[in-house]
Amino acid sequence: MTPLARLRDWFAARGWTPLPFQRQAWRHYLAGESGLIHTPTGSGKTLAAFGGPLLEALAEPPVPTGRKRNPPRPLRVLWITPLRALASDTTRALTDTALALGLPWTVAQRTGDASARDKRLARGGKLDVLVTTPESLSLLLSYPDTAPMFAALRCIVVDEWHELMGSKRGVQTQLALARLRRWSPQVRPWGLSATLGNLDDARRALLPPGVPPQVLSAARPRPMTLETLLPPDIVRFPWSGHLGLSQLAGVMARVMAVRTTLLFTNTRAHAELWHQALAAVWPEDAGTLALHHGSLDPAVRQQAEAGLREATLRCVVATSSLDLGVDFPSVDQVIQIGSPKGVARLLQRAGRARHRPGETGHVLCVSTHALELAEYAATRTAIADGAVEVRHPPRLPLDVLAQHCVTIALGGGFVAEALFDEVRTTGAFAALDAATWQRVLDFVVRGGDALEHYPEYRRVVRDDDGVYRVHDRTVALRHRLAIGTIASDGNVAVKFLRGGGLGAVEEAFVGRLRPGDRFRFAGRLLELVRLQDMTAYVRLVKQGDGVVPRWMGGRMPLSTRLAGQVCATLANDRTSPEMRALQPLLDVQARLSRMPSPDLLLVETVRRRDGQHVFVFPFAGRRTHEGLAALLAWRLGRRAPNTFAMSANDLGFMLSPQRPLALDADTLRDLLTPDGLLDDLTQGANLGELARRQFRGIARVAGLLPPSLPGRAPRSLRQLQASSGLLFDVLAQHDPGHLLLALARREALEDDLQVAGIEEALRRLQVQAIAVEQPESLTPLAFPLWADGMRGHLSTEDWQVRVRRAAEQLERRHGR
DNA sequence: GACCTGCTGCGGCTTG
Repeated sequence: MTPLARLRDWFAARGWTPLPFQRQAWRHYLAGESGLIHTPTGSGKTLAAFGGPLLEALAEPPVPTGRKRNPPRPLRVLWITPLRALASDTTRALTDTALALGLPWTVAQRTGDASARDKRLARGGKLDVLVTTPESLSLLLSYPDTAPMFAALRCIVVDEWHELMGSKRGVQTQLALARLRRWSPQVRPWGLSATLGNLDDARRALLPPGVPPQVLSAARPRPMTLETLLPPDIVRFPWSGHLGLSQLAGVMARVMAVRTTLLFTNTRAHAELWHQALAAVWPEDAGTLALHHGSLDPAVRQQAEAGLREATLRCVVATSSLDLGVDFPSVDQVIQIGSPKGVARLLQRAGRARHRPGETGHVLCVSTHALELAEYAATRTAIADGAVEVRHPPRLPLDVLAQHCVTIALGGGFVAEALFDEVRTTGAFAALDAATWQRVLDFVVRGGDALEHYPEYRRVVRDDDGVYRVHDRTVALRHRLAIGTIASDGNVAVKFLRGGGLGAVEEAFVGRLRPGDRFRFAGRLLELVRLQDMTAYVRLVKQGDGVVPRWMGGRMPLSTRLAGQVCATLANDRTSPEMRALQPLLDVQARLSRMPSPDLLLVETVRRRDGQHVFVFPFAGRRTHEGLAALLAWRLGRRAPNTFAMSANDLGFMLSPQRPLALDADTLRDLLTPDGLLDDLTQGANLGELARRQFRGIARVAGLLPPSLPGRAPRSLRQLQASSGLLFDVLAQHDPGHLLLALARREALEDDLQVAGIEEALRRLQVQAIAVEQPESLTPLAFPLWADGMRGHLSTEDWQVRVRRAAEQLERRHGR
């Protein structure tokens, strides 16, 4: 029987037939080609990538058995995943598949939580397939005995490449792949990705230049429907807010209508609050409701995951921590609370439900304030148009390159010219020039000009034979402790007195609590007993109330694509259920002011007792609006001295000048010119401070900050900030041209401020008409911005009172 | 009783 016939038989035994894209992938692999496969999750991409190596092995003559029981053999397949949980799952699946086809393969997993057996196997070279993460792969590269093990590697699969490609983890992966290509030139890398707006970039970042690689896709995307839970009384529905508990009754009815629900919120605090609210009205055994987010202890999370897999849970409230990972076929329904933020993100979440062949994906969206309805309508349109967001692969992140150089110096050493050529085969460092490369080498060898007197920064030595190596054992240990690009510091572990961890909260949050104070965390009411060594010891409390921690995480702006679509939806969509429900509110907007549209920039200036407020609605996403607000304030202040309060959301921004000003369309167009953008932004947005903040992560990746030692109390955030701030100042003073300072400034400009987005928005504003309206009171579009702005100045109580009063006033005035 | 913005991800430790 031919290998292909055997593989087909294996499919047939499961009631499947190979899909066209799977057969294509096998064919290209066997022809010696590389490629990128993009499909919705759960559509058989694992087998598309694994089938090639299987067929290849089946075609080989059988290994004579009986002599040596476990002869050393070369590794065939390296499988890289971004998640440990996926690594275990994949290891199981690959083992079973190989076994069922009669291939006596050893498949092992090499991740931080891998068993001792697997770690031994991975170092010992008696494996056929190795499943690992980018970090663990880098660690392998730091050991000199790894190279022989990879010498005959044939296939590399990078799973969930869309998750990795936009981050420094992706760059770390690119560098490792370049090394593996050098060791085994015959290797064929394959990437697996969800749908992306820029597949070509994804391919270029992953696959070597030269041979044109294959880009394959599953023929049919999984159909998906988006439904909105319309508020029963739109007239009474809040104009601002983010939590949405007013919809609790409706959500509860939907949760009870099916067997299992995944309820997504956008933040960890909201997950805790929704869990608490559902628990208060939960009619069943409390054990059938669970909570899942990134600050919970792994054991607590695994419990929820197991409950989903075994279908013993009715509902799990989760954040993005459940976006990715092991599939849960038993989930019947996905609910999204609040803004979807992006098309890719909502598709990913919706895909978690009814994850069974042939079934349509579905998501129920629950709005937390009125205008979110427009976001849902816009998202539905964007999904239909296939307008999925792009992810930009980082370019020239020299901190990652410096780390990689030390890793390779540890793992047997390198010759400078050869490594230079090697790293330039990656997408991230294709544009690396010789001078910069020399400075990176200089940095790892002597720390550069400012740090050369500190021995701990002299990590790599150029030996007499011209090879760069690490000789110092302390440097080696410290480096292996610090491998990776993810920085997460300053968290306080939450533990019961008798052991048993619940998770982690931020230092600043526990810092405000005194022993005896109560707070809600991990779905429980807790009392702080004492705080010691970055650990908060707690005990369970039965009754009462407590504050919910807030974590300062990412700020999740609406994707630019979606923000633009929201504007078009507001202007044109009169038929979707969401927009029909929103109509009364839009009528108020049109009566008080006017509706924005893609061709028209709407500006509103309002005088209230609390002063003048200027609202601008470019619909460019929150991050861009923050930059635009800073820019406009800076330029206005230059014309006439003034002080501004600012706030921004996904639809627009607000400036509240201390001295009232008069604005007309022409003045605004002048002020919103792209000319001189960089200079004005540098001063207006205080780029120096942003770069200083950005520097902490860079310093960690580049190996300038001492790693915290396992088993010891982690360093506090203050300590870390102090040492990275000190380094920043030392470099700025003694070595102002240092490559890591330049990187910090560039990242602050590109990632923090998103200067490209600002520039694009400004260019668009130049050709848009500008309408300056002077409504007599806050409009529905302006209200959330005003409410947000107030919150910065006032205590929560004052803020609530003011918001309520303002809302009542509006109701009276517009007869809502 | 109403009100709460701020995501995710990995790794090191060992020589009985």
